[in-house]
This record gives sequence, C-alpha cells and structure tokens, in this order.
Amino acid sequence: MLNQAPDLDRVFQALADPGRRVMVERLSRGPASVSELAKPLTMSLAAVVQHVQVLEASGLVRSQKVGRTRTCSINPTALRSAEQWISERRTLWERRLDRLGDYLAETANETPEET
Amino acid sequence: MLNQAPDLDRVFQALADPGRRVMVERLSRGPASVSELAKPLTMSLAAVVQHVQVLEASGLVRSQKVGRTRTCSINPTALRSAEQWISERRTLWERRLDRLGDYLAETANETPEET
DNA sequence: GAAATACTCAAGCATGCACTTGACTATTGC
DNA sequence: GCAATAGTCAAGTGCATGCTTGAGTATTTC
Repeated sequence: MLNQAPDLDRVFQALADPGRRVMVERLSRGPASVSELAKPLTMSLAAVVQHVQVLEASGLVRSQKVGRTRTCSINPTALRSAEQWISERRTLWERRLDRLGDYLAETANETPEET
Repeated sequence: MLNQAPDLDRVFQALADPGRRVMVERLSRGPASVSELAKPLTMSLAAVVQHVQVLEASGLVRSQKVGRTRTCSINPTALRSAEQWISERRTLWERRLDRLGDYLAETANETPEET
C-alpha cells in the first residue's frame, strides 16, 4: 500500500527539517543505505532511522531491506505533488498581477491627461 | 529588512499546516485582511494572527497595517525558492534515471543474447 | 561460531507548536 | 462620545518533534 494520496501536511513537514533535506539531497543522487545517509549528520543512527521513518510516512522516500541493510530511494511523485501545489499558487498570484497590470495600463490609456 | 535569505526551514514549516495553506491559497487570489483570512477557519482570531506571524517570519507573506486593519499579501519570492529547491532535487533524480536507462539500453545492445 | 555491522525498539526528556482564554488598545461609524 | 470592529498581548495547556541512551536482533565476515 503506497501512500498515493499526496499528504501535503506530511510532505512539507518532512521537508522542514534541515537534516531530512540533506538526506533527500543525497537520495536525489541515487539510492543509499541508512548508514550512508547518517554519515554527514552529527546524530545517532537511531535518530537517522527516525528521520527515515518520517520521510517514508510522507511518501517522499521508499525503502526496502535486503539482508541487514535498508536501502532508501526517492519517490518523485511526492516531490512533484508538493512542487505542484506551490507552483499553482504562485502562478495564480502572478496571473492576478498581470491582470492588474493590464487594468492599470488600460486605465492610463482611457484617461491619459487626468490629474 | 526583508527576509531575503530564503530560510527553507521556515518556509516548509509554514506550508506544513493545513490552515496556513488555506490562507496562502486565499492570498494567492489577492490581498486580504486578517479577519478575511480567518473566515473559513474554525479557530479564534488570535490563533489566526499567530499563523500570520509564522507566515511572515517565513517570508511567504507580507503585511501592513492601515488604520485598524492589517492587510496581508503573498511574497512570491519565498514561494519560488521552495519550489526551486524541490524542482532541483526532482530533476536531479530524473536525470539519474535517464542515465540509468541509457546504460541499461547500451548493455542490452552489447550482450543481446546472453543468459 | 565469535565479532563486527546494520539496523531496530522502547523509554525518557526538553523544546516547540497549535491552540485557548481573558484583558487590553486603537479605529471607525453613528 | 459610545459601541462595534479589528487586531494585539500574555499566559497557560496539551500534544508533537527531535533527539538520546541502552538493550536487542538479524546478517556478514573472518
């Protein structure tokens, strides 16, 4: 059962932590084990495992255990859904600005000498 | 002093709350007062003010007080910086996948009959 | 098969977050 | 000027988060 519904709360929450972003950054270059993810971070392995769990719960990361090592990799779908949410609001706002600009330009044309 | 450094921690943290996302959604359609932002939400005005403060601290929203009303509006820069961070990781990952695909295709060509 | 590796689990703790209530201040409208 | 409106401030509460430590469990490796 993959977390296919793009739970934005959890995705943004997951991305809000700098350590977790470092992990996502690492994973965007390719799959990695938990201890590889832990290397650049100054915290216990147990803490890293907890972060991985948060990332998995958000759907940003998937992992599978082979032997004694758990290999993590990025799920671009979750990344894309967050990106899309932001992009939609931003373009909405920019389109509004454009319309406002048009309106102001028109108004200036209609009453060019006023005041 | 605008929060020009795009403090991703705070931006993603701000977006992680559903109520705050509703506010951003509203603001993407144009500026609004604090009580307008409060309308669709079932919480006290004081709570809404606190959310606005979080949004401002993240740089996602700016506001100014005229008379007794505070008018909030979106700052697309912060939105863009978050969007960009995600987009960069995602495309990195997708490029990696492409290279992997190329490699697999090449390998298949070089040893087409094996096994 | 013993030691090292790679997690995993549970408990505990300090701090942060999302609220609430109650009191207070500054504008606006009549 | 008095009431309604719009927001502000401070304190308090309960739950979530980000860690830690210590102990335990599979796998590898030698």
